[in-house]
Amino acid sequence: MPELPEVEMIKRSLAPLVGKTVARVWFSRVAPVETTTPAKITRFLRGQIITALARRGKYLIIRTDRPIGLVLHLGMSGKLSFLETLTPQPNHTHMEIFFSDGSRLRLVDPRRFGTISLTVCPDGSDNAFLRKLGFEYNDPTRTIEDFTAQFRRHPNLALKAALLHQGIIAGIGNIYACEALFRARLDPRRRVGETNDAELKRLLVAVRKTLELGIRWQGTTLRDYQDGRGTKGSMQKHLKVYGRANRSILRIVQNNRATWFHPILQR
DNA sequence: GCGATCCTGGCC
DNA sequence: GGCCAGGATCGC
Repeated sequence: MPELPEVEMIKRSLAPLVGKTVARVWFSRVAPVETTTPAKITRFLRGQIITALARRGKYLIIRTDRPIGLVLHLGMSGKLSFLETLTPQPNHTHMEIFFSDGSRLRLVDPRRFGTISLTVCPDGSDNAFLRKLGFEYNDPTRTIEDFTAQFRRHPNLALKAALLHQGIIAGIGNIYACEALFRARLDPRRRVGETNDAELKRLLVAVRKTLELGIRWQGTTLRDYQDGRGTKGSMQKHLKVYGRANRSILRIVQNNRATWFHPILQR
């Protein structure tokens, strides 16, 4: 469910965690823990102080002073909640981190497409998921040419599929891919190899603007997205094509994902 | 590169 | 009952 802007909002909403001490960690029997085990995560985190929250693509990283980090991906249905009062545990709760002051962080993920993993080095390069990610959309150390070269490595990918490929630019999902292509006035079916440099640059500029808009409007709440303190987004009011099939906006399916676009304006 | 697949819930 | 969903991986 959450794409980059939503994960960014979740990260910001969880700032109150910084400085808290982990007292205890609980996992459900089917928690989507990858590459490690719930027992190891518990052992690593217990007694640690949360020092920072970071985001890489759609991954949220909760750092401690060790420098161990908990790496969370929310998949299609994951939701994090920072709780200061006792509330009953909803169905499909898979992890709860209890802090020494009685507050806690709860992860609920009905479909379990998300992942819980660890990183034990400062740059996250030891984590198999983080290692695969491409550029951060606003990385100031990368030039337009760097981004273009990333796209050019996949000449046969349709532009829509290229945007969804996390190894090129990290963090774009189905909503923002459709919106960015509309903003760039490019047909999602066009292949990277049939696209010139000026068009790829246009696409990158559109991606940046679209993600920034998503953050400015605090994310897209179509059904149930909320940040860590329960705040919903309002970017859904500003979507131009996603979910808006009508006489001029077409819905097609690419790589098993729906794509909405305006075939007259996007070429 | 593409389609099937992992999973649950909501809606028609 | 069937279809759809904000994601990513796996096998061909």
